[in-house]
Amino acid sequence: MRKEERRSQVLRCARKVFAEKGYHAAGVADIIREAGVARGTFYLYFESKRAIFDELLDVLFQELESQIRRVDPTGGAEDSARQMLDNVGRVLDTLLRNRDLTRILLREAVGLDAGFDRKLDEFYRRLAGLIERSLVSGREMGLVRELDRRVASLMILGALKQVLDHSLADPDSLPAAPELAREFLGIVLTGVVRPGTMMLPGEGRDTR
Amino acid sequence: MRKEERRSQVLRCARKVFAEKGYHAAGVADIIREAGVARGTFYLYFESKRAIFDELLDVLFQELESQIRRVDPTGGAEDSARQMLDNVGRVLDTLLRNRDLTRILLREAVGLDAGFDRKLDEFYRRLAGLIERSLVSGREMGLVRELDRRVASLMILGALKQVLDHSLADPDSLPAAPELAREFLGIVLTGVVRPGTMMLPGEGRDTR
Amino acid sequence: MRKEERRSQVLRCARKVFAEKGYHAAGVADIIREAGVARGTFYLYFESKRAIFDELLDVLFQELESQIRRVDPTGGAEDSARQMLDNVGRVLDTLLRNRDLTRILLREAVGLDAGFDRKLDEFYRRLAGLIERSLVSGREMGLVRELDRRVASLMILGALKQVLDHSLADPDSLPAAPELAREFLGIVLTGVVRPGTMMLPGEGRDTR
Amino acid sequence: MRKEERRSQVLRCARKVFAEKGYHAAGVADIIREAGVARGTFYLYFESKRAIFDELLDVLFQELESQIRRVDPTGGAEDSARQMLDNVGRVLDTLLRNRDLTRILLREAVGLDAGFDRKLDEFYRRLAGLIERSLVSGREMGLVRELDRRVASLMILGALKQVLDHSLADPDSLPAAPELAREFLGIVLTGVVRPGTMMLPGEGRDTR
DNA sequence: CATGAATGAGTATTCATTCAT
DNA sequence: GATGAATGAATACTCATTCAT
Repeated sequence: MRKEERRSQVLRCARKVFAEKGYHAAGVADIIREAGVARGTFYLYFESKRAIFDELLDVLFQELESQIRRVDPTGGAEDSARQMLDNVGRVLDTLLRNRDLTRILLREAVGLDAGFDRKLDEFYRRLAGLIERSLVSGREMGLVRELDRRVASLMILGALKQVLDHSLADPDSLPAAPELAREFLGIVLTGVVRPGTMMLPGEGRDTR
Repeated sequence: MRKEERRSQVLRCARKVFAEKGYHAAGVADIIREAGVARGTFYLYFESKRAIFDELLDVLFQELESQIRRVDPTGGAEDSARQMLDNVGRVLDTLLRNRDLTRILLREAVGLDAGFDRKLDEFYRRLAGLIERSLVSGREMGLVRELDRRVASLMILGALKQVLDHSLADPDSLPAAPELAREFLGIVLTGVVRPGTMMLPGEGRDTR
Repeated sequence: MRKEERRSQVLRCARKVFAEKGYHAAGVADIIREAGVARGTFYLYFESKRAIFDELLDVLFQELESQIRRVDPTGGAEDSARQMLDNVGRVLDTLLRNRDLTRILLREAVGLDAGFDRKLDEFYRRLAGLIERSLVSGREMGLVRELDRRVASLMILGALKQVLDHSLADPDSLPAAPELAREFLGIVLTGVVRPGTMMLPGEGRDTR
Repeated sequence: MRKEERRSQVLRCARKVFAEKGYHAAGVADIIREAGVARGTFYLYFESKRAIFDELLDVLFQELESQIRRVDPTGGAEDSARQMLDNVGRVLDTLLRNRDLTRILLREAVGLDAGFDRKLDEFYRRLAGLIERSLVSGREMGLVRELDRRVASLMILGALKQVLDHSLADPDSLPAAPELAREFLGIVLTGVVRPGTMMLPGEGRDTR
């Protein structure tokens, strides 16, 4: 087996093991058993348990970010909506199909230590940044209303994470990917209230 | 020192330590050093490291849930909005003031093991349930539009969590609690687009 | 409760606890729970866990040795036999009635440490000495044949211990005390073979 | 060093350590110091301190039982006696030469906990069973008189144990192995009294 | 390239004993 | 006399990492 194959095979096995047992509970022993290699071999390819998890995260981040396209708002409202729907759909689809990946991102990589936290923060910051830029574009096109873009983008990101996280414990209580994407985006775009019925106290009717 | 005082003192110190170092990195040694008691004293009050963390979670869950009041929608749209705003405001305020608490809930208690995961899932399920019941009430009052309540409640919960989580790494990039609560609720209620400008592909204009 | 009463009550409880759990598995906590006194009270009456067990052994040794009378062989063969039978019967009876006592002597006090071992050795040495002196008397009366009195007395002692020890695990497989005493003594006195049928190789028929 | 060598080396050292300090007083630290290996190495070969002691007992039981041959009584009285003498001689010789082994069996393995007690009981039950079967054979050949075989076999076993146990504290007070075996067997076979001199009260002269 | 035996720092937990009230 | 909260020394076991073969 060539060097690269062996390497990625071990990485793949580590991904499975980390998803199943979590970073701390998973031992190097679990990974090498799964991969069918000797202990020493593991350290031939990876510096440490920490390092392989780190690399795993990088791969997962790439996989996910590759699913996202910048929204081009110049095609008008309907086209923009379609692009966003495609984005949300692709991301949901990828993650709902890969429970390992979802689990690692949302559960197992959380709160490990300062280093991992920073890495994860960074990743989510990038995602929030993508969302925020879409909001800015939309604002410029007059599609998005006046709001705190930072807060809004975090909210959208968090909403997505929670829906996915829920699917880990109870996947059947949610609609399937395409329908779920529509529902999700609908709520993001227009909120939960019937138009014109509710307003926050002390706020003028604002439709800017 | 009386038994109950000592107990809650140790519990308080454990909270601080767990928030600072995380469950795994924190040792019983850290907790007793912080509390200024001997090793044996710790085990006089708590069965194990796991047990004290478990109890800590229970306390935090209670603290948080005690901040939330059922929304009574019979007072009309404006009053309902104010109640929700109060809820969001109180929760945000509590959590933004107590970074320890926030950190433990959102980071350190995540992905520890099956038992803790179940406990945390349960907690979030309860919160989502509270939100969902508010949506149902609102729907009955004609304030909330037709939508998948399950998905919507998860999204609202997730949005809240993400905003809070962000504040852990970068608290100054967000508005202060009352303003943040307004912004948050505004986006939940009416979404991000200017009314009437955007619609999902293949969807009739729905204002039910 | 008077000092002495309290003391002997705790000692009695310790006896029960040590018999049930063994020296190491039994904790001071078990003893004070059984006795219904506080931790500090225990140390008011006894120096340490070791000390109370030590004292317990002394008491047990006395109890047992008080059951044994020197055999007076001047009354002839039949009377001597009766005296021995009485002795064996009393000892068996006492120990079969007091499983706690038997258990502590034969199991829980064995192999604890050099100090206890010495004490126990000493006790058995005394018992073997009693037996040996009876053999000497019997020899002088012409009742006992030529043999190594040291070896014989150890064997008789060991035989007794094993019968008792067996009764701890499986009391019903042995005859009751008086019958058992007869059987025991019969074998000690005349061995297991039919007279005149068997001889050790290279040994003349010795009826001295 | 090969796996099996290392394993048996550690086992051998453990045997020495347990004999010297007893199960409780001996720490894993003592064993690995004696063996000159690291802590982890110990656990590479044995599950726990308890497990290695357990295995040690099994080995000792086998070693001892391998010294015992079924007595074949068809060769007549003299031959049977010789076989028994060989058995007793071999067992005594093995145990007197291996004080570690004797000490562990008779002292350190006693009263540890229910599990070990059961194991030890089982072993002695097997030994008593062997003796009992010899008595039955002897009875069938007309060599052994009427008696309670259960009691007699326990007595013989116990006599042997006590003689050995005595040798732990005071080895020089007893004859050497071959002479000791003769003496022992002589007393077992024909008891301590001169034939025809003594009888238990209420018992007819029984020479069946 | 690959192996797997060896390492040893790290940690949760127990329990006999003390002493202030 | 009596209490029971507090103590801290002692110890079995884990697991990431190394390195001789």
